[in-house]
Amino acid sequence: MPVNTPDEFAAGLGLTPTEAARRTQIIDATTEVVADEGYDRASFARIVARAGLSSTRMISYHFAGKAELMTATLTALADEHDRFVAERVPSTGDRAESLRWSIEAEIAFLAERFRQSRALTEIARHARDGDGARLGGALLHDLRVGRLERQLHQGRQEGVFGTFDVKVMALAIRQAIDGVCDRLADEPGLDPRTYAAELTRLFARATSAP
Amino acid sequence: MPVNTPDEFAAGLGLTPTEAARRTQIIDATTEVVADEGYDRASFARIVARAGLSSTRMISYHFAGKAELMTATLTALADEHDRFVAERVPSTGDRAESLRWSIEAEIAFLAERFRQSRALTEIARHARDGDGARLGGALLHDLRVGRLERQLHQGRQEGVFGTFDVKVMALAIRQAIDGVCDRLADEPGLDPRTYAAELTRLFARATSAP
Amino acid sequence: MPVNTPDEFAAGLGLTPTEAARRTQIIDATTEVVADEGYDRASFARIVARAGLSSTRMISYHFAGKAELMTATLTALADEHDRFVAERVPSTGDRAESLRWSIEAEIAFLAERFRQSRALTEIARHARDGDGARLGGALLHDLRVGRLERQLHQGRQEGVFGTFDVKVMALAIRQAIDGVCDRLADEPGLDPRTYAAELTRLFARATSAP
Amino acid sequence: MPVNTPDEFAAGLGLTPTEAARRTQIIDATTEVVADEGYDRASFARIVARAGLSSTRMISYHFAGKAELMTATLTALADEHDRFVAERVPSTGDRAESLRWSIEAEIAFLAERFRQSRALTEIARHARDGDGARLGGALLHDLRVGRLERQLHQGRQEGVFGTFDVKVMALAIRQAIDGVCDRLADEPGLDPRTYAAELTRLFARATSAP
DNA sequence: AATGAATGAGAGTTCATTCAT
DNA sequence: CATGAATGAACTCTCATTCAT
Repeated sequence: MPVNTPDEFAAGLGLTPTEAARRTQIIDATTEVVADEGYDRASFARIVARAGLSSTRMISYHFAGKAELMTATLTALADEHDRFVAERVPSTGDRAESLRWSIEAEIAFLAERFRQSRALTEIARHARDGDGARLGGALLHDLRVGRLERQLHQGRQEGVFGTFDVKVMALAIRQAIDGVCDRLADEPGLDPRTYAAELTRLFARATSAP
Repeated sequence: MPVNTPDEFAAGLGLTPTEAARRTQIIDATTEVVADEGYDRASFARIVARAGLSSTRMISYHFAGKAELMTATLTALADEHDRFVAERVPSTGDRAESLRWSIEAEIAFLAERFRQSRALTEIARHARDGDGARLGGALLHDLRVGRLERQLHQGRQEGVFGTFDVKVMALAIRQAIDGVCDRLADEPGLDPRTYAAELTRLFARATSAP
Repeated sequence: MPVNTPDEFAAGLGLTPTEAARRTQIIDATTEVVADEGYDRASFARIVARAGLSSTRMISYHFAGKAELMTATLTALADEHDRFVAERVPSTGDRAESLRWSIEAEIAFLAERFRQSRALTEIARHARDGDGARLGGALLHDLRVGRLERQLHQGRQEGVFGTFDVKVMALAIRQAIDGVCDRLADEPGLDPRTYAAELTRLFARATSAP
Repeated sequence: MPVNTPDEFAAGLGLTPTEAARRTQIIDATTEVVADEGYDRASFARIVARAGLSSTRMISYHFAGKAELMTATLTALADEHDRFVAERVPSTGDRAESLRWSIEAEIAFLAERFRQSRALTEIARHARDGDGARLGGALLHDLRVGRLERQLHQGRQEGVFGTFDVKVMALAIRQAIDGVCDRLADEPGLDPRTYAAELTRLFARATSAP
C-alpha cells in the first residue's frame, strides 16, 4: 500500500510544506527542552532559544497556544514511539511471545531515543490546559496503554495467558517502563538491558497461565 | 516507651509550638493545593488563600524558600504514609504474606488519604530547585521504594520468593501503585479494592517461587 | 569623513530604529532618576514613571536585566562625557596646557550637564551585579581615569611635567573632580568656576617641573 | 585629666552597660557587612546574621531605625578614625610637616583598618534617610574634611603654605585618600606605602609656598 | 509567511518595621 | 532587656499572548 510522503501528509492537514517544517522544528526543540530541563521550565523563551528562532512570536504564529504546542508534541512523540515499537513486534505468532517483544521494544525505545521517551512521559504527566484540567484524560490514557491492553486482551482470548484484569496489567507494564525511564534519568550509567530482561521475566510470570 | 508530644518533637527541632503549628498549617494547605490543582499551580498565592493566611509573606517567614516548603511537605507526607502502611503490615510472619499486606496498605492509603497520595507523587515527580535540578535524587528514590526493597530482600533470603532482581521488582510495585493513583485522579469513580486485589495477585505471581 | 547617523549606528549593533529610540528613552529616564534620587532608589518602577512608560515590563523587554540597564546607562554617559571633554581640549600644543583645559572641561561638564555627572559617579560607585560583585572593575577604572593617565604620561615624556606617579596623579585629579560633583549636589549654590580655577592651579603646581 | 571609662561614657548618654555593649556589637557587625558587601546589601537580615543575633528585632530595639543605625555606625567609625589619626600627628611643630604626617596617618588607617575605612566611605557616600535625603549634609562634610581644613587654615596663617583655597585643597586631599581606598578594594595587592609617598609629595608641592 | 513591539499578570523573594508579651 | 510573630510594600524577573504591520 502506498505511503504518504511527509508533504502529502501535511497537506492532508491543510498545512503547506513550509508550515509543516516549522512546526516540526518547533516540536523538536520543545522535545529537547522538556527532556533536558523538565516540563515546567519548557517556556516559549527556552524553546525558541533552543530552536534558534528569533522570537516567541514564531510559536504563537504556528500554534494556537501552549496547550496546542504540547498536544502536538505529545502526538508526534507518541507516533514516533508507536512506529518504533510496531517495527520491532511481529504481528504474527504467540501473544505471550509478542508481549516479551513489546517490553524489549519499549526498553529499546528508552535507550535509543531517550530524550523522546523523557519528553513523552513528562508531557503526559504534567500537561494541563489553562484552567488546570489535565490534557488528554481518557484519550491520553488510551494513547499510552491502549496498545498493551489490546495485546493482552487478544492473548487472553487465545488462552495463552492466565487470569487477570487486562486494564490493570497493562497499566502496571506501562508504569514499570516509565519508572525505568525515571531511573535512567536519575542515574545515566544504568544498563537498560538489565531492566529489559527483568521486566520481561516479571510480566511473563505475572501473565502466565497456571 | 514514652512518646514525644508534638510540642516536644517540635522543640527538638528548635521550633516553638506556634511556629510548628504554622508550619503544619502551611504544609497542609500546600498538600491540598498540590493535590487539587497540581504542582505547577501550587503558587504561594494559592497556598495562602487555601490556608486563610494574610499574605505570602507568611510562608517566606516560616520557610527559607519554595524548595524548602516542598521538601518539608514531601517529608511530612512520606512520614504519614510510612506510619499508615507500617500500622497495617504485621512485622511478623511470612514475607510473601507481608508483601500482600503492603500492597493492600498502599492502596488503602490511596483510598483513604487520596489528597496526600496525590500530593506525594506530584511533588516527588515535579519538585526541582531553582536551577532545575531534581530535589532528592537518590534520597528521594529510597524514600519511595526503600521499604519495598528491604521487604523483598528479606523474603528472598528466607526463600519464600522466586528469583528476581529486588530493585526492579520494588520499582515495578511502586510504579504500579502510583499508576493507580493517577487513574483514580482521572476517574474518581473507580473502586480501589479492585486494584488492590489485582495487584496483590499480579505481584504474588511475579514473586512466587517456581 | 562621513559620520554614521544614529540609525546607522544602532543598526550596526543589531538594533532597529524603534528599539534604539526606546533604549535611549529608558536610559535617559534612568539617568534622571539616578541623578535626582540616587542609585539605590532607581527602581524599575521609578524609571518607568519618569519615562512615562506603561509598565516595568518595557524595561525588561529592552534590557536583559538591571545590570545591563545600568551598564548601558553608564556607557552612554561615559560616551557623552568623553565627547564633551574632547571637544574642549585642543589635541595640539603643550601638555601642561592640555591638563588645564581638561580640568576646565571636566568642571564645565559638571556645571552644564550636572545630572549626567551625578548619574555617572553614582553608577560608577554603586553598580553591582546580582551577586554583589562590582560592575566594571578594572575596566570601569580605565573608563574614568584612562584619559587622564594617557595625557599625563605623554606630558611626562615630553618633559613638561615634574616627577610623579602617573596613576596616582590621575586618580587624585579624577577624585578631586568627583568631589566637586558631590559638593555641588549638597550645596547647589556653589560656583563651579571657583573650583575650576582652584583645581587648575592646584594640579598645575602638583605636576610642575621643579 | 581623667578619662571616662566606656561604661561611664555610655551612662552619660543614658545607656546601661548592657545596652552599650549590644549597640557596639551591632555597630561592629554593620561595619563588617558594609565593608564586605557594600552599603546597599547591608540589610538588617545580613547584619544580624553577621552579629549572630536571633532576629532583626534586636536592631529595631536598640536603634530607632536604619537611619539611626547608620548614623551611629558612621559616628563610631569617624571617632575611631579621628583618634587613630590624632595619635599619629604631632600637635606641635611645622604645619607643613603636620600635613605630611596627616596624609601618612590617613593611609595607615586605610591599610591597618581597611574594613573601617571602607565602611566609612561607603556610608558617607550612600546613606540617605527614608525620603531619599542624604544623611549628614554639611555636618557630614565637616566630619570628613573639617580636620584637614583647620590644619590647612592654620598653616596658611603661619605662612608655611602658598596661596590656595583651603576648602578646595582639603576636599582634594580627602578625595584622593578615599580614591586610594577604592583602589585597594578593587585590587587588594596594591601597596599602600606607595600611595602614601606619592600623595605626600603631591600635596606638599600643591601647598608649598612659591 | 513572518516579525517587531508591547503588555498585564503573576511569580518568589527581601525589605524595614510593628504589635504583642 | 529581649524575643516571637507577623506584616504590607516593594523589588526584579518571567510568563504566554496580542496588536500591529
